[in-house]
Amino acid sequence: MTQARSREGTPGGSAGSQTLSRGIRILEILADAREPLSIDEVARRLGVHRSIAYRLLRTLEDHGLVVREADGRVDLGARMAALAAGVAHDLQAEALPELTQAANDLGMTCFLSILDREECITLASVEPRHGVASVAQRPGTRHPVTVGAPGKAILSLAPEPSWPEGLDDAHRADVRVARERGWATSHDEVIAGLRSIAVPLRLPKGERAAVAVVYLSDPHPDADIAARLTRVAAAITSAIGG
Amino acid sequence: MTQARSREGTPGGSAGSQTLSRGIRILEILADAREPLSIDEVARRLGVHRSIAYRLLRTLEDHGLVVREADGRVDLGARMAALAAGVAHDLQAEALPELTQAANDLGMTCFLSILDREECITLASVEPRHGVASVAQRPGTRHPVTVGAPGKAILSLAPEPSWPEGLDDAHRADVRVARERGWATSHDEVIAGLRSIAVPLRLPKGERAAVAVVYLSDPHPDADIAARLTRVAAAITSAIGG
DNA sequence: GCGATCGTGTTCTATATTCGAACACACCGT
DNA sequence: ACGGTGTGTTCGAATATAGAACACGATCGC
Repeated sequence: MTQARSREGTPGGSAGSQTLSRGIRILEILADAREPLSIDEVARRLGVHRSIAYRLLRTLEDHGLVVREADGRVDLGARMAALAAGVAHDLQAEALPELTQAANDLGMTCFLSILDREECITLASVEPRHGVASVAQRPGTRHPVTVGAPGKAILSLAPEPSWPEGLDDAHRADVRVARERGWATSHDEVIAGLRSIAVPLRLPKGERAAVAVVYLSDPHPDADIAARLTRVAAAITSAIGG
Repeated sequence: MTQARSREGTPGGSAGSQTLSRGIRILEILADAREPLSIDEVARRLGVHRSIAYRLLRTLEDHGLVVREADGRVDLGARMAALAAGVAHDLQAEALPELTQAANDLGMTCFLSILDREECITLASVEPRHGVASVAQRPGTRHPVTVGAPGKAILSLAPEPSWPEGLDDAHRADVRVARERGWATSHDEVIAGLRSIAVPLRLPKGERAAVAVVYLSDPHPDADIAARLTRVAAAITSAIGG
């Protein structure tokens, strides 16, 4: 080992185990990529030598978390879903039917986001079957809570002092408005040209979440959409016993 | 390190990286447990010293795959769901509404299993809202393909020579029947007293899966249930473009 | 009050484990 | 043939890991 093996990894996070951390980052890379990756590509994105990625991937494969395509490329395996199935399943099972209804009613992509640390992660997303402009909001995507309607809706559930430092004045104002009326909006925040409306939601274990829609053009008044989302949130909350 | 560090792990699997393998096994342990575990308990089940489990858990926690309860116990975190969200989400999104319909129609727990190596894993499960005797089939649970209706249904999709060695004559006969008529049954196989009916299903990437119901008493004739499940399977297949 | 038990979190050294270069080989386009 | 790209294996160096030992706080029973 030449040198410079000083656990750089993620700047802020001084993890405990380098090997495990790298293995997890491989999973994150594959989840992000959304398509099979070659081992070389994984090694490149991970910033390590090929043989390291190779061994790590073999271990992941042994556990079924990673599968190999016929051409040798690797991708997340079915067992990955099985591992996580227990975590948020009750939530998804109850939320998806409601989201589907709302998505079809409104003709917009409708999704559920949950707060994890300082990030919003999309847990479930449904596109309308016959939507006008179907905007994909793929599950697993993350953005900082500080941007987007779901983030603002989620923040509106918590007292102002707890809001993250990185929240600028304009967004702070938005969150205050969201708290007053019960729903948040965003324009051009996450993706240029897209608008979003979100309603906050509190889960049984106390996690903060939000149901939201994204759309390009707005066939319905904001308040109508918000009202519909509020019903969705209420349905989910009562279904899972919030 | 005293001695006996000979990569025992799983008897058959000679993994590459011990550290990563142990980290993954922690995830498996937590997924199995279905409840927060103390670090000591994790170490015990993993068969390693506490300090090892501690460091591994800290790394997992740094990545958000594991969260700590107020009392210090650990559990799978929301990011775990986010990581896996991309894997089988399209499947779940399409399957859950269908499963819900069928579950409510039949008044039985209705679920989707997928084949992973030699095991059946439950990916999604829905219990009827007003079912007579609601039988929980929790997502993430696994059993060998050789037992249970879903396993037999899945095996019926493949030629006989590919069937696992461990399949006894009685079950072989069951699978042959399943192939003929398109659905499989089981009695007292996975859980005593429970009956199950399953219909096989092939996913876009070629994975083999099955939709099934479990029930205690049978208010409907088997063939009716099978017909209903076949419709569910067809709906899912067409929805995801099988 | 006191000791036993169970838990978390930290420090430390030997060494097993991991790292990462180097090599062998296969495939593809030019 | 040649360079480019990718997989899979070998191997020595030394780092990162393993696991004991320790310190400490709760919580129990007595």
